Amino acid sequence: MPRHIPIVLCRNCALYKTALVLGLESPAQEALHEVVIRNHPIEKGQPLFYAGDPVRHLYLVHSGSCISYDGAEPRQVRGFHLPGEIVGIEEMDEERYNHTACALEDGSLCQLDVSRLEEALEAEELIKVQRYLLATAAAHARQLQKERLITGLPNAEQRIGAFLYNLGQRFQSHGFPALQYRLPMSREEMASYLGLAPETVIRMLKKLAAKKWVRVRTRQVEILDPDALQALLTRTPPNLTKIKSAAKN
Amino acid sequence: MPRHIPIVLCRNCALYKTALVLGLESPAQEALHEVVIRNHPIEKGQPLFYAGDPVRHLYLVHSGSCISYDGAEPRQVRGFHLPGEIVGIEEMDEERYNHTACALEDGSLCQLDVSRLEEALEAEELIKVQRYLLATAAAHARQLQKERLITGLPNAEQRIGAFLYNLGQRFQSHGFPALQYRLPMSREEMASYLGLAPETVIRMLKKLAAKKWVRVRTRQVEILDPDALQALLTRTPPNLTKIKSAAKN
DNA sequence: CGAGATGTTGACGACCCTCAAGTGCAGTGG
DNA sequence: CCACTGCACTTGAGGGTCGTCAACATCTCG
Repeated sequence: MPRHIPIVLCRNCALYKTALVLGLESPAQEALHEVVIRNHPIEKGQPLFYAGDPVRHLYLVHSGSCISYDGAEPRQVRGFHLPGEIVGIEEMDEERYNHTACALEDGSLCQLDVSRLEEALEAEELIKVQRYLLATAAAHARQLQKERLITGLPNAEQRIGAFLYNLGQRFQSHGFPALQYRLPMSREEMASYLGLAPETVIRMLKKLAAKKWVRVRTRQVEILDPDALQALLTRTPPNLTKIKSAAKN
Repeated sequence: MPRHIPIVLCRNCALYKTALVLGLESPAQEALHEVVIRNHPIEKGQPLFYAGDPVRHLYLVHSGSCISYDGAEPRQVRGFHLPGEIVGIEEMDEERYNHTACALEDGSLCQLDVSRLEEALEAEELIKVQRYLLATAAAHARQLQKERLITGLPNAEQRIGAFLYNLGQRFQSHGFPALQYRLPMSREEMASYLGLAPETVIRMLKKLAAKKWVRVRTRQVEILDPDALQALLTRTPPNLTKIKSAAKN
């Protein structure tokens, strides 16, 4: 019995917005269809692209979710992509991917043709698209920054808790409930992502549940005390050396 | 006795390139001076900006280096900025910083006025600048991705080794030797960044030195076996589940 | 040269990884 | 519909890694 299956409405779809901007500039609406492929279905486990493949499209997750692995082999998990998020935007200006992405569950994607986009930019037509892409890339960098911070927390409980909280925030930013969602990934994938053993992930989930901060039933997550989870991001007392309080001239 | 003091030549300076593009479009060369402040000196420990400050400038590290802390208090280290790197690019489209940056050592910065940049973009003048900013933001995201991977390595030796290797790569990409450099940060700052105890950092440095992979004398680093360090990024044998080898229709 | 910060070392204990066994869930075929 | 099978998930025991604390060494800067 599927409860919440997150699906991004097209009016909330980042690529669709871009496509609209693109489309509005061109004489006919049909141009839109040339640039964006909407609702491209994808099955669980199927690859979007492999490391080494040429960069052809931006992919927006419409429903379902994706995982990306560092390099060609699925050794270490590089990141997760939730509905509403764009896969591969940081590779936009590169020739080839240096990672591999595939679907974690059945779902659908929107594709935007990168070379088309490049042409549009060459033609100096679409300042809006440029600004949009820049803002999206910057936002992506901010999310990565958060992920690095989470991954760098000193103990496993903090990492897991902050990870769950961050996932909720990401769901929320695309219109889904922040405090109740279904984990798209396995314990093993979470573990690989965070640099932990799968057993540790399980034990920490249990520990957080024992504190009544979350409720977890296999993949279903309910966040009971978001503030407590967020507080895990702040390390305990030990401060570093103070910033010199000199006023610049 | 200062050995290598990394200084970015202005022709290698990312902001200067941007400024040149900007300058060329304007009637007089003086416009350049309005947008970019070059060689702004900064003392060790002095802040570039605090969390909550309005975003006014992009800062490029010309010489010396910077550190950034999450939030207002210097609790956890968010990242380091080496000569040739830009501080705050992922905040470019935000109102205010949500982190604090300050100088790790005496040095100098180039500043680029963000509002001026915005005006230039509004005027649809400077496609080149846009493309440059987009490429820079994407490259920054790729670097953050690497940092997340390093930070998420399962044991301390891997994290320290990969961190040293990555620092070398970053130096190299701005024209400095990759295998011989001076650490701009303390052990404690490294530790905070990687989620470790300072003592562990010291012990792992010693361990890497015992393997003849690096030589470390306080802050002076010499990388003896870069391949071995790079290999630390790859986790040991345990692979994850295979990617479904189904061909997309 | 002295004082304070930074770096280093050792002992001990907590945390987390490893290994191995067992449980539950989902998809498949009888 | 239900047993079967495979995989994900869970649990426990034991050992290695890393954090903590305290003492000491070294470096830096005035």
